[in-house]
Amino acid sequence: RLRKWQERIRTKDAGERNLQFALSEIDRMASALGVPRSVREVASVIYRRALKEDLIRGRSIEGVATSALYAACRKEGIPRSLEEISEVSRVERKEIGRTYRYISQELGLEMRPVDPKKYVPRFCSELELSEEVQTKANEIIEKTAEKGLLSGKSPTGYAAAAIYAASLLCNEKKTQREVADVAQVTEVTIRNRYQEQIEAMGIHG
Amino acid sequence: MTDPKDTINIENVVASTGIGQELDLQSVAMDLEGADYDPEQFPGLVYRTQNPKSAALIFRSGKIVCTGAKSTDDVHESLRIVFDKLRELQIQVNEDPEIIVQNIVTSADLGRNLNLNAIAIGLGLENIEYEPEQFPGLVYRLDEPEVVALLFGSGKLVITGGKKPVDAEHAVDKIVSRLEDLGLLE
DNA sequence: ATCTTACTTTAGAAAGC
DNA sequence: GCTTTAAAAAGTAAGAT
Repeated sequence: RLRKWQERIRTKDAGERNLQFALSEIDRMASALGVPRSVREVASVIYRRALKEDLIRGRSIEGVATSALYAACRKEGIPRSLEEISEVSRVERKEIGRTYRYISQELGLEMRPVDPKKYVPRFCSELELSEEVQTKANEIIEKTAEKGLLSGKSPTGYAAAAIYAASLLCNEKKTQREVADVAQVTEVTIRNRYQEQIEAMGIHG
Repeated sequence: MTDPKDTINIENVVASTGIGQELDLQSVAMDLEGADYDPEQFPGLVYRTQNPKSAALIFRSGKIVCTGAKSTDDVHESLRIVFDKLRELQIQVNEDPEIIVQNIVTSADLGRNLNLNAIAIGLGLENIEYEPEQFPGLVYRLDEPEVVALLFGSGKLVITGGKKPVDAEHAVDKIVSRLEDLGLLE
């Protein structure tokens, strides 16, 4: 009886230690990504819910913590791509994506697809592009997405192409390589999306 | 307009069966030309047929999985070939082993581009999975028939998980009517 | 810059780790 | 959970030319 009691405490302590580890990891990754405190709070709420619903069984604590942070960034409207998230996590991109889809489904997060426009401010500031370019890029995304061009395309590649196009139209040209680097997509992807967007906008460069 | 049902094409059929006899895969691998067997990597021996094209996974228990066939008839034809090959090796094979179709993969075309963002919200975010950063298709699980459909921006789709060819037809009908009700198929 | 190859997702069975 | 098989959809990526 006394032994059972000790076991319970031991289990409770272990669980508590795991939770603390997960939360400190979320904090560490959030700091590395430079996201606001609100995102860390949303991420820890998601993690605790996943823990309560027993979704961690068969998965790594680190994987669930990373996925919770990825989901939190999106929920808060300041998405980080899986590529960016995986750079501050020790879990590989593919696993983060899988775990995210799992907890998202199980917790009924009902996440909306990422809006490419959400990447525009951050990517543009990293490229030191003006407000005018941002506005133009948003306009391109808005109009071409309305025409159905966005279906199935990656939000980062889509945003990158619009930014590249906008930089040309506003005479603040950035090379495809420069934009590709901040968005972490290939030049080929920018080229392909750019071509479609320009066509749909009826523009010629 | 062409009925999307008429664009349905079976791309792959997975079936299981058994010869009712245990096998020594090591010797089968030696005698059967073209057989791939690496027990360290996978417990089944892989044997490919050319006409019709398919791959058979043969296990020590005598159970066999056939995949890659384009129709249920092709599954039977492929397995007939596999059974005969085994008989040539002096292995006893039951007369007419029961062949169970486990999964049918189908492709189809709705003939119209799809706005996957609108469909995701229209069908209900809780019922679908759409993560274009990870995969370009929208994943839609149906209850009746119990299949999974992958919808693409081009209007093409893949239906998998069905056990009968008609499952795909019913699935396409339901998807079309649901999208029409939502006004997303115009 | 374009081509080729390859990987992402879905389902299902098999035997074993 | 993973391993292996095959096949489609379309996007993305990497390496070669």
